[in-house]
Amino acid sequence: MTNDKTKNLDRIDLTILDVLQKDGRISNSELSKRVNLSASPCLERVRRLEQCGYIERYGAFLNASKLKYGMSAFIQVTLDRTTADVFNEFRKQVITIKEVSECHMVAGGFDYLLKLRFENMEAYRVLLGVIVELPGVSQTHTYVVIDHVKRHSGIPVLE
Amino acid sequence: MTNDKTKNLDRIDLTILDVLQKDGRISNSELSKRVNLSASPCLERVRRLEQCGYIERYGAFLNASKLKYGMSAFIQVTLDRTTADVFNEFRKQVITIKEVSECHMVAGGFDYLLKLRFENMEAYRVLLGVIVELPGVSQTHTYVVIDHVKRHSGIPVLE
DNA sequence: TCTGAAAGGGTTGATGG
DNA sequence: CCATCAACCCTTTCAGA
Repeated sequence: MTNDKTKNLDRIDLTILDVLQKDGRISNSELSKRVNLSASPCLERVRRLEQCGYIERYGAFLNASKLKYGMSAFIQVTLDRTTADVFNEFRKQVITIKEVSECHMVAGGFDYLLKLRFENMEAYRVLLGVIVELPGVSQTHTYVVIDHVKRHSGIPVLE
Repeated sequence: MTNDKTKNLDRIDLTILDVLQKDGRISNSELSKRVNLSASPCLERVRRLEQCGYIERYGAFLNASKLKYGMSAFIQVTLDRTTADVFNEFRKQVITIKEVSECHMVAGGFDYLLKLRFENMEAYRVLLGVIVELPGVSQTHTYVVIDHVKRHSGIPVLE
């Protein structure tokens, strides 16, 4: 898996990636029309893009507000000792928290930046209590998201 | 569109959302087997979930590294005057920058948190130059992502 | 709301340009 | 690498329960 025909993407491949990124459930026959190909070679290209790892997976984007996760916040987390043990234990536990949708290790002032999703401030308060108790955590600072100006924009494959 | 049968999600609906979130390209017949339904009512439920807005869209997740967007960073942005004009002009322009994958307005110390994606530090340098010149920007602080501990986790629909 | 059946259309692989 | 074609499977709709 994840073969490396890395440098062989032509304009048609890039268009396929662009279309699938924006409409992951389009039928192969419709996709083939959009890229001016017949169905067979189009499907072959999609399979190749999947197997070479350009397409990691497909997914539905759900409406967070309607599913009780309408609020979000970023939390900066600093650990108290920067040893491998502390980092590993923190990571192992933080990824199991379902409200943590992202966890990035960053350079430039603190150690981790988490993105949280939750229903309301009451849920946030409980959640913050959980995070503060994670192994190694010494400081946190929360930035509640007031407005989503731009969200899950895809990767710009066609310029 | 976006009807409100909001409170009528049963266990089967939630399972459908969970499955589609993790595999957006599953066939309806396979999905119907996973939720112990025949194909017809399963398709009906999916259509209803789409029309009521629980499912916003479908998409392919692409491999950023293979497509020249392997690095990412968060940038805190502070605007110099917090008037509506400045905010609106900043927002209008920032969303047009293709390397800006997310832009969140936040409370708690600065005004906006951007997520950027780019190929290398040279590309970052150019990009930062663009952002600093956006209308109203007075301060920025960058946190380069060193490691993705957890990424695009879905919404927890089944506990 | 579900099941089941049936028509139409999509998927997929073999074949040949 | 492409189009065509044929067999098969899936999608989608419509009775009937």
